[in-house]
Amino acid sequence: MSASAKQQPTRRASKEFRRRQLIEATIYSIAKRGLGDTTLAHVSTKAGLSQGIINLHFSNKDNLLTEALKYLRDEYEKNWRTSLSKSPEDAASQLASLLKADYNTKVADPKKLAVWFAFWGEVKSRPTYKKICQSRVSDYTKILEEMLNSLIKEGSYEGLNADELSQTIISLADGLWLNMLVSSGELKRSDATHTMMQYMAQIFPKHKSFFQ
Amino acid sequence: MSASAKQQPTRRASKEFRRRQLIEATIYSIAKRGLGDTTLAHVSTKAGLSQGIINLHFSNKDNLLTEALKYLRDEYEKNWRTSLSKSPEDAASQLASLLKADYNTKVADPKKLAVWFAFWGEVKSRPTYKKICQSRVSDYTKILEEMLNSLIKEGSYEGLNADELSQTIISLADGLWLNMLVSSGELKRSDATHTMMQYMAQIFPKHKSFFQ
Amino acid sequence: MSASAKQQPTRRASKEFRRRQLIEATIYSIAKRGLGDTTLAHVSTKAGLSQGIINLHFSNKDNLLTEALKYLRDEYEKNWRTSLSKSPEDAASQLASLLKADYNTKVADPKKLAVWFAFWGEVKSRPTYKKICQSRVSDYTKILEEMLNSLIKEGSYEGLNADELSQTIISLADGLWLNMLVSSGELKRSDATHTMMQYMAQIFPKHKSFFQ
Amino acid sequence: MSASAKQQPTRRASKEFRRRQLIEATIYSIAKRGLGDTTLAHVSTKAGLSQGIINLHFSNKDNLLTEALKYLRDEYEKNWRTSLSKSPEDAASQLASLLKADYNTKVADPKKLAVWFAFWGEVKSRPTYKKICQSRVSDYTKILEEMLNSLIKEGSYEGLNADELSQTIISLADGLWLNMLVSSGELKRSDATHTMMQYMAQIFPKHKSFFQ
DNA sequence: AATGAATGAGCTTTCATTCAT
DNA sequence: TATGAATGAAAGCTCATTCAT
Repeated sequence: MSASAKQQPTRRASKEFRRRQLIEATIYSIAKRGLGDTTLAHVSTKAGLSQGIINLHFSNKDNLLTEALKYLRDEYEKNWRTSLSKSPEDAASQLASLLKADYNTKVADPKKLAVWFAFWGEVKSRPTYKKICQSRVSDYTKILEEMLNSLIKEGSYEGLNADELSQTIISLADGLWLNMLVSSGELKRSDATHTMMQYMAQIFPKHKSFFQ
Repeated sequence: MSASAKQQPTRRASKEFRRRQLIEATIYSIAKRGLGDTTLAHVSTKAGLSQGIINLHFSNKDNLLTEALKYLRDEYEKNWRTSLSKSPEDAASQLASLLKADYNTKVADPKKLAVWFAFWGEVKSRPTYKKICQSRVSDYTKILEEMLNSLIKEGSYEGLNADELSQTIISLADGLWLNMLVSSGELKRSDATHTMMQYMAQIFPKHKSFFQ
Repeated sequence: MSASAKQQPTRRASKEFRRRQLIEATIYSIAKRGLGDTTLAHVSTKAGLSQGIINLHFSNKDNLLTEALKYLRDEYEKNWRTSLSKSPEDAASQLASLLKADYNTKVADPKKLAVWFAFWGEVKSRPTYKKICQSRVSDYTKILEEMLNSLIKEGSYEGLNADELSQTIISLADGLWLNMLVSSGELKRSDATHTMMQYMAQIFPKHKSFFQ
Repeated sequence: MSASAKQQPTRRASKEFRRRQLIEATIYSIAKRGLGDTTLAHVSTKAGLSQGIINLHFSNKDNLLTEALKYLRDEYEKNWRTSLSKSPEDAASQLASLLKADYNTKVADPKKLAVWFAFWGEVKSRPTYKKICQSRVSDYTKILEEMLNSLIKEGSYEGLNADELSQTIISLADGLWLNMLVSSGELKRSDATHTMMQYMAQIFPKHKSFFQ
């Protein structure tokens, strides 16, 4: 998240470049100080730019924060889609890839987790944040359910309901994120992955070997 | 959370009564507006008291927030302890009671959840909050592990590790809370309980009947 | 307009006292610097108070300015009503008093004139200011017309229309104010009074003696 | 005041053309938003040009405003001079023409009036504006006085003083402008003209027929 | 113990001005 | 001659905190 790239000349950078630069500085600051203590001065200073720059590119602070959240959501989605595309096409492998993706360095970065939780903390009072947070998992959930259905069929698992299962899996995944954040490093990415895989192995014993 | 109890005389209330009154107004405001937009004016107005009252009873805002978080943690603990004391003494029943307690109206109240997440969002940048959040589950985790060990022994479950299991259970529980918060009411307390019980039934098939 | 009265203790003054104090400091500053260059810092400093004081008493700058304008309007009205009450009750004397009142020190003060013009300059783009400026003369006009009618009847003046006359008189009065403001002291209060009285004497030759 | 004339190529327009274009956009904006809320961005946008253009052609904002005021003053003078040149050469006709000129569409345009008053509002605190506003009427006053003298002589009017009269007339004219601005359209150009002519007819009864 | 007027540091936002292109 | 991204001083406003009452 080297929110800098100061090699670029200070004047005259592309609009897209500046926005990204500022969003990354924002994420950095939220992770460091929290949402409430993040000021525009922090962000612009971190980006090595002037006070007024944020208004120039995002109109106001609120908009900056919203765009930062969207950026995180898009990054999250890109991450699991990339993981899927690199994995074998059988349902079990795809499932394992999808679930493991949550603990990639890119998204399970302590800074990023801190930012997710910062926004989740405001979800109740900010409908805009809520929508974006919901949209983070909507596609993910759909795909997850499809895969679960395939695997249930393929393995002839009885008594398993893909809907309920996906609820459990997604909650477990979020809970693991939370514990990675709160446990001060005791719960590592590898532990979280292990916990999730273990759970899957229990549910789908015939495909145990895929979940490790 | 009727942050009032205005039957009490406004002047000359006991120290303890005032503190509780202000803490409840704080929780109300955080749930309504979020942590960042909660001002002392909001809190004191909600409590029907004057501007300066909070500095009088809590010295400063930070302290008020910390005390509110502790209040929530204590309430959380009291809730599951009460649940346990009312449940049969066998390991399975106790486990079920313990886990179901998380979805009692008292603690799984949307307002309370919002407040928990508001504080979790600041955990990364506020060590004080982090400690309190950790302390919320430390006793709970201990007891949970004991019970899991009992049940594993009792049911002669092989290949189950109480440590790992408690990690999974606690993460799942937290994740269910998050989803109750974010899903705008689609995931209800009963659904969350159901998901958790279903999970336990899968892990402990011989005690299925206890988890429903 | 000694916007001070610093003999009052800085803390704990009556709400009404503070508002008046701030309004007077506002008028002082507008006269000195103009509307556009008047900042809240100027006003609060002039009043010998702190930055935040204006928000405390007027919520925002706009409101302060509006209240200052209303204050000026009320003062204007009080001035001519007082003049009338002190004058003989015959129509001609009353008319003369009414018209002369515009050039009393209280309202024809260069500072006050400057403020009136400052607000008139914004009338086109600020409906609120427009309304207040209109209301300044509405009662005045009514009374003026009544008196003109009385005098026309009393003196059996033919070919005079009170409506048209009042329009002319009010315009002339405003124009004299403008010229007092713009002419850098060449047109004095006494000159303006003289011009107005001269005009009245021309219109009402039989009552010449009343208008001097 | 179509502050555009976009038929001209945007780049490489003559210096004079750009200045005029920007001045007209300035007048438009002051009329719309007032002096205080007019920003260089408003002006350049209205002119369909870029941010920096004004500093290029006028060095700074202050200079732009001053030039806009001078533009208005020159336009004002050109207007009455043109009127005079088109009128019969006798004193009474010339006088009538001069006075009526103030209510031509070109100068008594609501937008233009708004701008005049915007500047008058700053006269007290801006000597530069004051000078320009004074210069608007200096030639006008001279000519007016000459004509009044001619007419007084020609009609053998006794007891009339051209100096005093011109003061009254100019004040009345300005006051009529103010009332056109403030009265929200109730006082129209034709009414103002009528009032002024009526006044002249009263003063110069032997030349009544010229003033209508 | 309680009030609430007052403070002032700190925040977001605006905008005239600069300057590389 | 013209652009528009960037600047940064200055503004309005918020709000935790103080303190006379």
